[in-house]
Amino acid sequence: MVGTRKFNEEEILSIVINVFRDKGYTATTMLDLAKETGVQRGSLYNAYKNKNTLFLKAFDYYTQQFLEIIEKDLAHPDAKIAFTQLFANSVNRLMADEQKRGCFSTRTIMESIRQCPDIQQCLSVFLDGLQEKIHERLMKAHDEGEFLGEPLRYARYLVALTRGVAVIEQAYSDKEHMADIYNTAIAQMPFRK
Amino acid sequence: MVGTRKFNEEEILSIVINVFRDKGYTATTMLDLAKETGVQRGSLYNAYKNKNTLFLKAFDYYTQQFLEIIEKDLAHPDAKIAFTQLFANSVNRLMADEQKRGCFSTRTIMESIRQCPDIQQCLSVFLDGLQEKIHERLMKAHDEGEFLGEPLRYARYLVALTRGVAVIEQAYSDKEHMADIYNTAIAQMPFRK
DNA sequence: GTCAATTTTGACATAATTGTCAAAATTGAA
DNA sequence: TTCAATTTTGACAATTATGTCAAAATTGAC
Repeated sequence: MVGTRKFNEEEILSIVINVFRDKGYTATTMLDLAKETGVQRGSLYNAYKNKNTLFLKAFDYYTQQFLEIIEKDLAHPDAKIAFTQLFANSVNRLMADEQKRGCFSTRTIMESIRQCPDIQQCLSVFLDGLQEKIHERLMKAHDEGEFLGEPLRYARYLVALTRGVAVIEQAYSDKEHMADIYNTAIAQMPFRK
Repeated sequence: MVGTRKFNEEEILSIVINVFRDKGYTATTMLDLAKETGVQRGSLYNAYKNKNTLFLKAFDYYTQQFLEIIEKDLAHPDAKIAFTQLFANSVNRLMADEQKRGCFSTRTIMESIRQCPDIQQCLSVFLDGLQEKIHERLMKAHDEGEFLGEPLRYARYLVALTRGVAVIEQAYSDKEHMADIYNTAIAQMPFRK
């Protein structure tokens, strides 16, 4: 390959994700992305065609990383501990961002650009992926007799709850408040006593 | 008063709310608002100073109407039925909008413009108001022995859950999916058997 | 070292949004 | 009916964003 790209793609995508998380899809301009990444606007257009395509690439990258993390969080052999861990880590990740940019997927879903089927598509991949990871873990627990509820219904319910906590984070950014919500939820769930 | 306003304020605010719900705060332009309301752009600037002030006025109006509705939904004397009703109505209201504009407050929270303390402020009023209505109903139920959980913790939890369902609605716009989440939640709650 | 493919760069025209302002129109009150 | 306060209207300048393009720079392969 001659005329090779100067920038490192993964590095750029990580920065791009944070800019979109910060300002939202619509409010983010190619100029913002150029400034933050250090890649000139023209180069971004050349490499990614336009904002929409760049966003899709960045979001796919985000989904992939996110699902890997979820899987690790849920890996604990004790189901109740696995979910407790997932939620605690989830809260910690949200709080770790000093700029309080919030949950990228939830932000994008709510901004949701109904005119963009390709964005809807990548959001579905994200949510279905999350639900599937949770569903798998609940089925395993169910098979082992550790969990007594219906795995699919609870997977849906928990996906919704995590989205709700992401909303609460943006409104209050209060760690205890979020932890309290998850504790209330966990305490109710039909784990084997 | 001489030189009286031609337009009806409540009518305009209702339309304004729907435009903001549709496009989000940032993406909505004064031109959009002028087109939809039929009030000229210059008149809107004259009457409301700018987009921010107009938004705040519209959101306050929305909050007021919303809280009145919640109170009615929760009025049923049987607590479990009251909440079942609240959730069912909540789903129906979201689905009633053929344009799928989504939950106005949740959309605004996630767009959340951290640079705008006045918008954060009106969002707090909204969420605190919602939590308080739920809290009051749960305390009543608790006092009557119908509800065995801690009212405040459950109020927080339910506010989060409703926000989560609002996110799910934008992603899937599937009535059964939403109903299923609420049913799973209700079934777990510590109402008296 | 040369070449050719590719990326980078800066400039450009187009389009959209903002906030302001002065002139015109409206209307309640005297 | 007149008047003065207020709103409405359309136009304006300033700012910002978009997408495109041609020239310059870069670099892997030969």
